[in-house]
Amino acid sequence: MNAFDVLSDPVRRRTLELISQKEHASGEIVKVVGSEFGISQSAVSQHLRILRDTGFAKVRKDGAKRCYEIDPSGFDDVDAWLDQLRRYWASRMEALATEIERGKRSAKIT
Amino acid sequence: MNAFDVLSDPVRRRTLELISQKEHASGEIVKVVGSEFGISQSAVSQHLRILRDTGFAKVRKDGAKRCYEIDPSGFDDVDAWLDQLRRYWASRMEALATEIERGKRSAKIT
DNA sequence: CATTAATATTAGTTAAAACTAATATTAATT
DNA sequence: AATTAATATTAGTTTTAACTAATATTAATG
Repeated sequence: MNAFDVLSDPVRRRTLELISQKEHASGEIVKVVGSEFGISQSAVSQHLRILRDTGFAKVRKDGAKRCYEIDPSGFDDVDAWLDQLRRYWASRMEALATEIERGKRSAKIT
Repeated sequence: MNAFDVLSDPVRRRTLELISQKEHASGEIVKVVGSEFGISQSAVSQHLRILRDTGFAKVRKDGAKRCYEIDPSGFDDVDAWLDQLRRYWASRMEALATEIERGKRSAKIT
């Protein structure tokens, strides 16, 4: 599953919000997110797996508990794609500005 | 449809890449993206509608042609969410740095 | 004004992802 | 060692989004 697919799910986004603030055990995430969205422990656990597998979350064992915290590396692809796109349209904006500038000059001449 | 759902589709991402570089008529997008992904004119057109409806693309009529260009406003929600998340974990990083710093000092004292 | 060109829309089908229910695993506790 | 607690996994079902085929709309052209 690709990074954008990961972020397209509201349960996963909410989970990322939680674990970006501080580490949370799986059970805590199930309580908060599970009740907010009305979904089962199994469902939340499956989302956690996806977050792990795609580099959005790191896990630490604490006895039987699994503590999740955010892993910024998952966002790399998203950031790169967004930046690339912005470079494209930024250069178009510049080209447009140049064009307008040229227009102004020839207007003055005429 | 929310902004993340919009970006989760590869056809729409490719389309955004195209129209971020320069304006493209619907037919051009159908040719390029349609053939790259092996999908019909209808399919591409449906994606274009989504990009319009969600503020990712602006349209200009040129006779029977419809010229699409990127609309940066669609990205606002995505940017805001990503920034918020980064603020969260950045402040955690700072807290951690402070903690480490304190550790260093008390180590020196002891 | 009939025809062609360019694009959009609609209805129905297919495919993919999310969910539940049940079960398995892993670690702590008695 | 058996039991309980915490979490993960699997199989099967439901839901949602993407697609095709067909048709409608809009504008240009002979």
